[in-house]
Amino acid sequence: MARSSTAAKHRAENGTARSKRESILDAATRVFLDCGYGDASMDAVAREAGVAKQTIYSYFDGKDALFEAIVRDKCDQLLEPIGMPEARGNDPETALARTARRFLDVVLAPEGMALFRTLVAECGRFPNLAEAFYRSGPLLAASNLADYLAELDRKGVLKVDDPLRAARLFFALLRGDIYIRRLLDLDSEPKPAEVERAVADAVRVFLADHARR
Amino acid sequence: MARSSTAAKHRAENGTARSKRESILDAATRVFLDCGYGDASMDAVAREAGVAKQTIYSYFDGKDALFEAIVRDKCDQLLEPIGMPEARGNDPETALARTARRFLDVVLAPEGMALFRTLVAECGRFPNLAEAFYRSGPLLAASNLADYLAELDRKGVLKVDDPLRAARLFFALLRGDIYIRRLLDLDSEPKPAEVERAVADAVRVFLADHARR
DNA sequence: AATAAACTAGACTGGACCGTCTAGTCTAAT
DNA sequence: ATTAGACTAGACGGTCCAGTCTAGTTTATT
Repeated sequence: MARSSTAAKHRAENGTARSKRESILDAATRVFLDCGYGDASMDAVAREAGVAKQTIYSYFDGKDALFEAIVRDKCDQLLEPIGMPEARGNDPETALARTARRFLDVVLAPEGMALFRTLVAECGRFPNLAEAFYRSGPLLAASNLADYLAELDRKGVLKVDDPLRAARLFFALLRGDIYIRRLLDLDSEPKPAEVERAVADAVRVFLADHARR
Repeated sequence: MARSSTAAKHRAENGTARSKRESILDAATRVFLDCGYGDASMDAVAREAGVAKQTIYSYFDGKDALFEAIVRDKCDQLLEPIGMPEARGNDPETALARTARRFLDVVLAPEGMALFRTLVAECGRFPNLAEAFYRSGPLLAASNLADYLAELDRKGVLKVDDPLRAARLFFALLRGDIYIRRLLDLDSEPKPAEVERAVADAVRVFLADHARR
C-alpha cells in the first residue's frame, strides 16, 4: 500500500494522531492570531502545542501552509453563524435585529477582530486567504440578507430595488464607528448594551430608507 | 554653543541637509507602507533613499523612531483635507456630499489604505500611533461634521439629537462594503462614478433618517 | 519479543537583518 | 591649505528564525 506523504498516514490513524494534529492547529491559531504571521515563530508554536518542532513539519509543509490551515479553519468555525440565513417567519424589524446581533457578536469579538486584523496585515502575502474570508464572511452574510430582502420586496413589505446593495449597506451601517476603533485596538469588546444600541440604530435607519409609502 | 544631538545640528543646516532628511522620509514611507514594518529593512530604506545606512541613524534613533516619524508625517499630510470643516453656506445635501467626497477620495486612495492597513497591522506594537491616526482622521472628521449638524439642528433644517453619533454613522454609511474590500486588497481604487454612487447613497439614507417631518 | 513508525529534544545550517564600526571621501568654512 | 563635520560603502557582531538532521525514546502492531 503505497503512501505518498507522511501526513496521509497520520490522517488514517486513530485518536492520538488526530488530537496531535489538532493541538498543533490550536496552538498555531493562538500564536498566529496573537503575534501576527511575521512575529510568530515555529518554535513558539511547538512550545505552545507541547510538541517537537519536527512533528509540526510532519503534519504541515511549512509555516505558510500552517498559517493557511489555521486561517481557513478559523474562517469556517467563526463565520459559520453569520453565514446562516435568517428565519423568515418574523416581522422585518425582528429579523433584521437578529441578523445584526449575530453579525456583531462575531465580528466584534476578540477572535473575530484578531482574524480580520491578521488578514488585513497579510493580504499582500496571502491574497487567496483574504478572498476566502470575504466570501465566507461578509459576502455570504450579505447574500443571505439580500435573499430575505428580495422576498420582503416581492411581498410588498419593504421597497428594495437592489437587495444585495441594500444588504451591504445595512452591514456597513452596523459596523459603524466602533469597527474602526476595534480594528485599531482602541476599544475593547463592546458591552451588550452598546451592541444593542448599534443594532437599533442600524435597523431604524435601514427601515426608514426602505419603507413603503 | 553646546549641541546635544547630531540631529539638532542637521536641523540647523540649510537646504542640503533638510532635503537629505526628507529623501530618507520619502523612501522610508514607500518602503514601510509597501512592505509593512516587519518586512521593511533599513538597508532597503537606505538603498531607496540613495543614502548610506549610517546617515539614517544620524537622523533617526532607529527603526521604531523612523517608522513613527513617517507615520505621523503621513497622517498629517494625508488627513489634512478631511480635517477641514465643511463650508456652512450650502444646503445640507451639497455640504454632506462635498464632505463625503473629500473623505472617500482620501481614505479609499492607495496611500490612505496603505497607511490604515499598516496601522491595523502594527497597532499592537505602536498603540499611540493608532490613537494619533484615529484622532486626526476619523474622529476629527466626525467632530467637524457634528458641529455642522448641530448647527443644522439649531436652525431647524434637520433633526439631529446626537450630532457626533450621527456624524459617525454617516461616515460608516459612507465607507460601506467597499472599505472592507479595499482593506483586504480585493478591489483597486474605485472609479469616480462608484464614489459618486456611494456618496449619493449615504447622503440619501442619512437625510431620510434626520428629516424634519 | 521484535519491528517499524511516530515522536522528542536539541543541535545545526543558512540566511536575514538591526545597529555599529571603520576607513576613506566630499564639502564648506576659516 | 587646513580642518571639522557630513557622508559613503561596506564589513561585522549579534540575534533571531525556518527548516533540516541526528540520536534516542515511545507506541502500537504483529
